[in-house]
Amino acid sequence: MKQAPHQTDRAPYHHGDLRAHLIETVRLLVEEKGADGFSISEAARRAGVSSAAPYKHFDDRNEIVRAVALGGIERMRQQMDDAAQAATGDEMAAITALGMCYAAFARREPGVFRLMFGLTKGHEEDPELQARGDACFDVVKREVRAVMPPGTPEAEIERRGYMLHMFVHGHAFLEIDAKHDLNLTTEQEEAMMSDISHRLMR
Amino acid sequence: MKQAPHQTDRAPYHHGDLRAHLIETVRLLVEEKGADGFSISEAARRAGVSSAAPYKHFDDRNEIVRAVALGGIERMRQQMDDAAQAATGDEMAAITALGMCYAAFARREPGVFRLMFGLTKGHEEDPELQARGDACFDVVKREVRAVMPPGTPEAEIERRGYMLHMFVHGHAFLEIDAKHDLNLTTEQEEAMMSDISHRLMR
DNA sequence: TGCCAAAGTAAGTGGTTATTACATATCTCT
DNA sequence: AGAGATATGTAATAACCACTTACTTTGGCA
Repeated sequence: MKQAPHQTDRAPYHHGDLRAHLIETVRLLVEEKGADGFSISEAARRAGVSSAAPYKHFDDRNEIVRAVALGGIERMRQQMDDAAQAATGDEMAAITALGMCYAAFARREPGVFRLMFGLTKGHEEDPELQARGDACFDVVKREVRAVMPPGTPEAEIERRGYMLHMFVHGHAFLEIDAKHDLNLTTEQEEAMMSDISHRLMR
Repeated sequence: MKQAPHQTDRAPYHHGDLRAHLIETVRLLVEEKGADGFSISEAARRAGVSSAAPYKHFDDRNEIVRAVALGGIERMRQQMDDAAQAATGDEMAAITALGMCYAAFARREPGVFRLMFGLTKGHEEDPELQARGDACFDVVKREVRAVMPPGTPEAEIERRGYMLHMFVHGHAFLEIDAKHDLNLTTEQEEAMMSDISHRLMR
């Protein structure tokens, strides 16, 4: 039974963009079951393709996971950049916004967030992961620089940026791992971020 | 007396304390391969027993992993308690010592440290894990209380304790995940901990 | 139009796993 | 020395997986 040339009720043999679709599928699986809790077969099943299909687009399992992590990092960097640009208020507003953005990302995508930082299985020193992570931190440094006195040495910028990263990173993890049950409202969280930012940048 | 009379070169049929030995074996495996990277069979193999033996001591895989996590939490609590007691110096010394202790534990046992916090697979709301974690935080609160003005409300103690936890937790994770390459000496790290503690408790 | 490389499939290969039922070895106590 | 009790082993079940091989379909391009 033949149908119209390019539109049928059957799934087309060629997917169109299986690579991207697989990454998205795996992203969802990572959220559902964690980075070690799913299989490539499962992802293929869910994407509606054969279990061999993924191997036409990725060398092995690690490469798919890596792509998901890279996607997460890039998404986060974009959001941080946007948040910093859009911030208005006192001079520390951009820094507070970065913190909120970071925490919000962790809440929204805890699985990917864990993956982005916990990737340790065959990715030990992936230079691209490192580089994209550094790009995120560049956004932080940019905003720290804007707040510190002109002429502050780079090492000091770095140090202050790290202080900010420490606390916001800890906050994000403690929250997604539910280690404290202080249920902060967004306003309370923002107040805390602002408070701490001031304490650390002073 | 653990040795059977007429067994010479063969391992004794009864292990003595297989349960404890398995927990230790799994702890090492967790350090080597991560909490999801090993199998019970492997642990049994390494402990020199059959793959069924573990099930005589644990209901299932989760229960072993859980035991390892609990052991880690308890070890850390003990070390924190000791460190706080032993601290001498300015009034913030105990708090700084707690931070150093926390970071040192993470460096010494990164696998278990990750496990302690990342346990999310069938342990979602394990009350014992939660309780033992809270016991750690009690140590922190005790030292915060000692530093804050008398009569400080409990909620404020909690808030300050959380601030400390945030930043030290973030530091620990960023370090074991190698997200920054500022190679701090112990002295520098201690200075930073002290600095930040002062900023946060002020 | 016809051909080819890309992208898909089906059917393996060679593992590994958690868990169980049942058998057996050893210890302790009398 | 014999009887439980306890601790372990054997062997099997029933999956599931990563990845490969060899074949098929398809769309785009010469």
